[in-house]
Amino acid sequence: MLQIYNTLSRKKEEFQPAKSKHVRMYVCGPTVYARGHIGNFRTFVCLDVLRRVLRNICNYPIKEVINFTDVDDKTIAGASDEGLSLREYTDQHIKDFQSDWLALGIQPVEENPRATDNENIEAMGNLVKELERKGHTYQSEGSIYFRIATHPEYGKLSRLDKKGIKPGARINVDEYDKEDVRDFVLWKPVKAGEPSWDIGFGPGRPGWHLECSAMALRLLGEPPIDIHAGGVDLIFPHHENEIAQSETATGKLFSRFWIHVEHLFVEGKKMSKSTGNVFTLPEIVSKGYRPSALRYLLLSSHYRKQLNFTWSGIEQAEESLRRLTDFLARLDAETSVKKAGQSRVKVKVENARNRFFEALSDDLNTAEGLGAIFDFVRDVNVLLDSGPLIQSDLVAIQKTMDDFDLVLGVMALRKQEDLQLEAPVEEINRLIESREQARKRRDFSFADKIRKDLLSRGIVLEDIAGGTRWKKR
RNA sequence: GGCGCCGUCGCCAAGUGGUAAGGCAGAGGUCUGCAAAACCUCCAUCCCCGGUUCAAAUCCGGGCGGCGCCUCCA
Repeated sequence: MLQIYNTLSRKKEEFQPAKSKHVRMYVCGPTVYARGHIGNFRTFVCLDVLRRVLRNICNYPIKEVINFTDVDDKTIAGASDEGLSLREYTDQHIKDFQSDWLALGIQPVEENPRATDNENIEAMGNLVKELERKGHTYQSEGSIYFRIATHPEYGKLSRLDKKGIKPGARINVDEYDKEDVRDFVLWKPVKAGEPSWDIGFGPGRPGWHLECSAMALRLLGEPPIDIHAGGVDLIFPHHENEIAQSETATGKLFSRFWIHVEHLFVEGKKMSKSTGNVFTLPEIVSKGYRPSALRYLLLSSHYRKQLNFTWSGIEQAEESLRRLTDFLARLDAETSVKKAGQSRVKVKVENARNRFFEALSDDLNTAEGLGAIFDFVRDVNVLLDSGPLIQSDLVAIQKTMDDFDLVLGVMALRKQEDLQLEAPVEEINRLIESREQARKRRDFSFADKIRKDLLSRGIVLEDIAGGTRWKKR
């Protein structure tokens, strides 16, 4: 049974889907105005683990939506700067996001709607009309606002009340005409030269919060949905406002669980362009680190704790992950198995599985889960050192590691990366063979030269009992 | 000013009342042509001060230090 922290109650709660065939989950996706940064990916990797836990540990079918926000000030400005249409401009960035997601082993989800898709714009229009009909809106200077005074529950997620507003807090100049500072715009009037849609209020474009409510309600069906998630920064105002507009429009609870992933910092500081510490995946890769190492790093601490990205940290992640994949390679290479006999791993397998699955089921405790895996790895290495295993034990061990990775998605990712070699396999095997000859005639300097040459091409040779094995560095 | 989080070994990081998981790095050793991998051994009493308790890293109070949200942001 999954226990998960719900921002709404500020407590860990037992999760079960509402009466529905699927877990219905909505994740606030990126605004597509730039290449995604590693902070974005922390959120998406952690929520990918949540998805995998729901599927592979809890065995729930899932319908998950991650949207792309493809219209806002930044995307409009970016498109205009590059002389592209909004669609062309955002297309590029969506493609980049998808490619980074893939590289990080983030599983595709059922729906990736774009705010500006016709059916979504239309759904937004209907939502605004419904809010208007129920008296939750007002117009001012061409914009349609949500009047939070009509929603007494406003603030239940972020727990910010009116008194909490910072004295002297800046109020946007173009929003001075609001009745209450916290009122938010549902629909903005078109500005000259900017893209617009007409959904019955004159040409304009949606406010930021509107799209997510509309898409979630359209794609996931009757509220409440089960889970709504995103980065912590979205709690206020985005999610608070989504709740306000969705719940007043439908008269029903919007989402049962609200799950938020803490921020990633870089070298102790919040990422910001002016500090120059915003990193993208290609930048990480260009420094010689793998996407799998980043994924590992992101999983090595709890999703509700701030995580400080450092180069030493990703180095450590590389090394830790290497230990795991070395172990998998050792299992694959294990040839001296016994046909039958007593199981030597049954208890160890059971203990490791229980500890891992309990950890992940307890609010996604990936760090504890990794601890369970490393203990298991050591135990099995000891057994392997002490003599051959029986076939069924070997299979059980491999199955266990596979099951762990179904949730973490990091070892398979690294194996996949290992397939991209700087030297063809045939050549590696040929060089190993000629090195073997050299070793037999005790020409160790030649043998070492081959190993050194391959190392410079990213291939590590290790001599083991009965031969030589290689791996990618 | 309001709300909230965090402080565990050189680094990363679990543990939230029962006497400190795990990883990286480091030291020594076994194995080995060498190297690597693997294994073994070593490596912390939990920011400080009080309190509660038979028992606290874990609960309470007070400090000190770091951070977040209240404004676009994953």
